Order: sequence, then C-alpha cells, then structure tokens
Amino acid sequence: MSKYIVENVEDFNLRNIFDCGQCFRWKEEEDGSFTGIAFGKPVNMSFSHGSLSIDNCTEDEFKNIWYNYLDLGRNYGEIKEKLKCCDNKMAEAIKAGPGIRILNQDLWEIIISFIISQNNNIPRIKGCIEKLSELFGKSAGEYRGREWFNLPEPEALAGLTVEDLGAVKLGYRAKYLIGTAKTVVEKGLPQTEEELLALPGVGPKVANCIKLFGMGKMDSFPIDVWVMRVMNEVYGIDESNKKQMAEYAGEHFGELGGIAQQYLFYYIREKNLNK
DNA sequence: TCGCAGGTGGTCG
DNA sequence: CGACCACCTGCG
Repeated sequence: MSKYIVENVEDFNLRNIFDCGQCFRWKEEEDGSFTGIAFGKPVNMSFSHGSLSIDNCTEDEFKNIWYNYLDLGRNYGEIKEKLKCCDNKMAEAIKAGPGIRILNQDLWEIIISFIISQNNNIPRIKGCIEKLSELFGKSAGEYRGREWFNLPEPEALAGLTVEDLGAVKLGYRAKYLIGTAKTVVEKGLPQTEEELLALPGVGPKVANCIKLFGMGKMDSFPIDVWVMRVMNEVYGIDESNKKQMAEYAGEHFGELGGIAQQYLFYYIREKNLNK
C-alpha cells in the first residue's frame, strides 16, 4: 500500500476543505485524518505542519488526480489578501476557515450530489449518495476494511425506474435523477448555464453549485439558506433578496465570488454550530 | 405532532 | 415576472 507525501502545502486544512459543503463522500477519522473517495480512488489524507500525506496513492495518481482535485496549483494566500482588501467582514470570515480550497470534482458526481442536496440535510444527503453508490455503482475495490463504490454512471441511472431507486430513499428527487441521467445519456454532459437549468431538479442554486464545484467556474456564487443568513448578517442585505445578494457578490468579489462564498458559508455555519 | 433541512417546479395574479 | 406552496424523508 503506497503513501504519497507532499511538503510545504500552504493555506490548507482538511476539515475546512471537506466540511465546507462542497463534497459529501469524506469522513473524518478519530485521528483527524479524512477517508473518502473521488475519481474511483479511495484514499486517506492526513495533514500537519505543511505536510500532506495521502495513503493508497501512487506518485502518478497524485499528479493525475489529487493535485488538481485539491486545487494545489492555486495560490490561496494571494486570493485571501485580495478578498480581505477593504472588507473587514470578509477578513473575519476568512479567519474561520483559512484552509478552505475549492475541490475540482467530477462533473457528473457533482450534478447528482447537488440535485440530491435540495431541500435536504447533510447526513441524509451523504446517506443517499452512499446508498446510491452501493446499490447501483461499480466497485472501486477494498480499502481500510471495506468495499468502496463509485456513483452510478449516467447510463446505469438512466435505465432505472423510480421504484428501482426506492431503497435509496431519495423521495421526490428520484425522478429528477433519472430524468437528468436520461438527458445526459442523450445529449452529453451540460456545458452551459442554459443546459444546466434545463435538467430536471436543477434550479439557480444547484446550477451555481455545479458550475463552482464541477466546472471550475470560480465566479459562481451559490445562494442557499446559509448564504442568505450570512449576507444579511454581514452586509445587511434583506434576508430574502437573492437578486441583491448576487449583485453584491458580482460587484465586490467578481472572479473570486465562489471562494468568497465558501469563506462566508463556513463562517456562518461554524458560528451557528457553536451556539 | 410538526417544522425543518445546501430548492425546484408548478400555478396564480 | 414575482410570490406562494407542495414535496420525500428522517430527526428533534
């Protein structure tokens, strides 16, 4: 079992990264490391004093998968300086999650995950994704004493019925997943906002999440209930005025909107959890 | 029991 | 267009 180690990794914190709402397949271990799966590879990551250690990972896999997945080529120190500039509130938010990075995730996995996420809570979202993978995904092999599964491919999902998906407990989202899978099989993966919004179960919020987490569009600014709360609390915008929040993000954060959103999201959730 | 959780789609005015 | 409202499911 090979382990790959990278030194001098900055602006990086596993809990910040895996608990900022962008992914659903990672679990924190008692020792503070995280075990999970992406791009068909189950691994365990641990990090301390600038040293990132990835277990069950070869050098090739690090270069081909994890370097990009963890967004290690981006200078977050520079980004944080830009966002802090002239914005004390943002500087405060960044302090809550200074090691956040936007993961570059598989587009299809992100589409499925965020359709499931709508009007749902995190433990159940994670449960649905695991169950869906176990029942209908391909095996990704054994690791740390269990078998891992990938999310089902579009073709596999497109051939299922709502009844087939019953055990996954997706509720009314099951028909969205099947409809989206059928569209993707027929027309390929979506590439534009228009194509995203044409998928069943994808509205403005989910589309922005897909763009940010699955398409590398860092200017996307998903507005969910937490962002509405934080934009109200921090910038005083009316809690229900999504349009004004989107405008504010465009004007003040610009190309860095998605990253700003992550700092704000992490900040308000952490604050809420500590209450 | 009932409201709520990373919203969306359908229906009105 | 914008404002409502039902919606699977499970938990407190």
